[in-house]
Amino acid sequence: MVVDDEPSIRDLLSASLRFSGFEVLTAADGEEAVEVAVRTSPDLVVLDVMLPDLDGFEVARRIDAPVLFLTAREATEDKITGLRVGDDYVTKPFSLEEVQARIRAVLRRTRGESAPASRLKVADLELDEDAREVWRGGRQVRLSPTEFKLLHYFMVNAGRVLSKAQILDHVWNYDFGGDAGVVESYVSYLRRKVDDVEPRLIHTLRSVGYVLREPPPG
Amino acid sequence: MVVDDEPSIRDLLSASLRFSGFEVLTAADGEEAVEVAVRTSPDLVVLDVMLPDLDGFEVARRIDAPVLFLTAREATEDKITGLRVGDDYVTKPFSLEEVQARIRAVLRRTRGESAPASRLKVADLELDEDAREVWRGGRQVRLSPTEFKLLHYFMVNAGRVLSKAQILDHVWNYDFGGDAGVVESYVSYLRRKVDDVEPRLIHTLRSVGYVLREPPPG
DNA sequence: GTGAGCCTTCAGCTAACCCTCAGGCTGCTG
DNA sequence: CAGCAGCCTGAGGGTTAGCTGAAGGCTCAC
Repeated sequence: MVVDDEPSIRDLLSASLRFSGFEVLTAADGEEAVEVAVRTSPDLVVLDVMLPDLDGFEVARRIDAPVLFLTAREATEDKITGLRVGDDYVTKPFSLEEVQARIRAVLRRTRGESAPASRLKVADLELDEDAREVWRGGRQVRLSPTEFKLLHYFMVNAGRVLSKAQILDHVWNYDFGGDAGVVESYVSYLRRKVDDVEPRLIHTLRSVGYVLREPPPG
Repeated sequence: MVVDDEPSIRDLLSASLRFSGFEVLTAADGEEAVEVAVRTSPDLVVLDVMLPDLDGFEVARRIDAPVLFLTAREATEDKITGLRVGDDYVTKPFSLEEVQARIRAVLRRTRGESAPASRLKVADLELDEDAREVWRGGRQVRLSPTEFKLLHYFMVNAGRVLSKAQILDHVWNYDFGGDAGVVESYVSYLRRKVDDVEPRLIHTLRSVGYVLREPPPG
């Protein structure tokens, strides 16, 4: 369930989550959020802290589901004290990668023991979401936050061609004003750090995009 | 079992304990507490001294389980005279680390001989919960109370990445109003005292958090 | 009262990180 | 084969997160 009074944010999130296979309900204010949450018992609520009527923390108190808070970065980061165990928060402006990663982490935690090992693997490239570790051919690699998010996006979509615009929309904050040149830079960084051995996994499709894929056998 | 008339405290504790693997029942007043305790025979009761109906000590007298009392700091310590052998108390506002540590200590005592050695170990770093002692590479290290709680939290969650917000929520009192800067200070203190030799165990993940972990072989 | 240890804040510094840009390379296409 | 658009990557500047030394206030024991 997604709760935010700005339609653009609401749509951005709900579309992105639906595309990833989630069933999504939305609400535009606190009253509606509580009403819908009580009626439908969502697995998780993405909740803006600043709502026109109720405070986000107040809403959280009234519903019985883990919450991922959305909060402005300016709103002194430390004021996030309403967090119950299992909750988490993301600061605006966020990237979709960020939000989805947090959502999956919260769900994994609340679902308890049935937590699947959060490990992605393509050929001899491995990524552990929890530990934030990346391995190529058995050797650990250190990545910066953006590099990590980008590689994660590639690995979740392994075998699928991703345009630079798509990458920008998912990995960078939604208010990013620059051009797609950054993507090229970061792909370059990634190649140097995790794709400097055979077989090459990150491939360029000129004027189309990039794809991370294991070369066919033979 | 958790007994407190304030829902926020009740939820905070029960969520935290459930997350740690305990089965938790709750009660909001003395009558309910006695009723539930008699019916279910909990292993331990976390019990607020100030309840709307019965006095906490009165409740304790009527149930047959060790008790961890919650009491206001103002309530001059001599008021805690109702303690039976095996009981213990924590003053409000508490930290979750504090409460969990006391709970485990009480359970260990009441369970008798089957008491597991309360000793945590990561690489050549060791921490004894009972003795409140810490060793690094065979040499004992003196830690302040907060340093000890922080290190304990790190060691219980060895290998897991902890955000500063998470650390603040668990190690500091729930009413702490300051910002996450303290965490940085204390990590710095800990590093100086217990992580000044190779291999380094406390690692910073920029803009994500910290993790205590043994470096991988090789 | 006094001092020691402890907790917290703060500010200066450093290193890491993010982004831009430009020059050069690649591989299409005419 | 020439030209061009797209892509790669090294260099550099601005920014930020985190580290740590210093200082103030607090509590508690003596």
